Amino acid sequence: MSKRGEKMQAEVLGVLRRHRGPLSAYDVLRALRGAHPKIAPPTIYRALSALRQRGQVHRLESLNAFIACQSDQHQHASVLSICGDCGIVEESVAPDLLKELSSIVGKTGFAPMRHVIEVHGVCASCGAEPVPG
Amino acid sequence: MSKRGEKMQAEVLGVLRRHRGPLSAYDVLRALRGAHPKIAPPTIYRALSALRQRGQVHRLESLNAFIACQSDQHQHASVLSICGDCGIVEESVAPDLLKELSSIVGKTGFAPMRHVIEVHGVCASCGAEPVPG
DNA sequence: TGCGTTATGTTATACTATAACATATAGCAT
DNA sequence: ATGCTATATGTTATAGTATAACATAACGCA
Repeated sequence: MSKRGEKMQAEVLGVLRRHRGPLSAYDVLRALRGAHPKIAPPTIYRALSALRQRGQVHRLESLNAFIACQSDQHQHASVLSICGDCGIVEESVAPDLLKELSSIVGKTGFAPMRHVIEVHGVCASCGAEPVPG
Repeated sequence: MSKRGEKMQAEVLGVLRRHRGPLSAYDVLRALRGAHPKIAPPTIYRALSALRQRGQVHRLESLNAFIACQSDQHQHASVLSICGDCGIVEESVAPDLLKELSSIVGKTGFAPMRHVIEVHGVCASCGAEPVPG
């Protein structure tokens, strides 16, 4: 509908894509202060909200942070692995796991609508090298 | 070690147990203002932190809220189903799911340490009855 | 050009969480 | 009992996250 809306969303998505790790909404805000000196939190949150609805951005619930979708080809929920050392987030799609999860919570009659699956740990490269010092 | 610490933790746990749904840290704070007029956020967060380490309290990452552990018999991660209508949270233990999840993220060499699994949806009783009005 | 829709600007505020340091209490050894 | 140590809490301040509410401006279209 609105070109302005899409433009702001594209800029927010651009900021997120330029980073390997998650950014807070306020990180994004600061990144856009150069181009938009008067930008305020609601604008950021609105853009993030639209991007999330389209599956282009994920919110890391356990970090209060956001990251660009890496597979760009799914509306389905993904598994997000968060390295506690370097902060990098890996995204995995696991339809079977989602089905199993739905069946588990469905046992009590619960009807799932949104899945949040986040795993904190240590990524391959951080686990391989011993801590420096 | 300290009896005072355990007492505060017991009080916080008591507040959480008296509620069927999740409470924010500040909800707990308000609930304890009667008994402890001068209580402040750090005390609540410290007690919650200790309780979480013992597995007696879970944090709902997607709600920034806390709930008493319902199965009282596990240190292992659990699946938390959150009803968007009534707010009630159900807890399920699913070792097989955790194993599968670990294996999925492990494919890239990721070593999992903490699992966050939350499902938003509608519980059986809320789904059964049509919306009032 | 004027209308309706929608996004943004703007201001204010609510909510969540922790840092930093002072104080007080408990447990313990002497 | 006294003093030491460790730890929890009190206290103050502040950082960080998020949204409400309303005014304004831009767009798409008749």
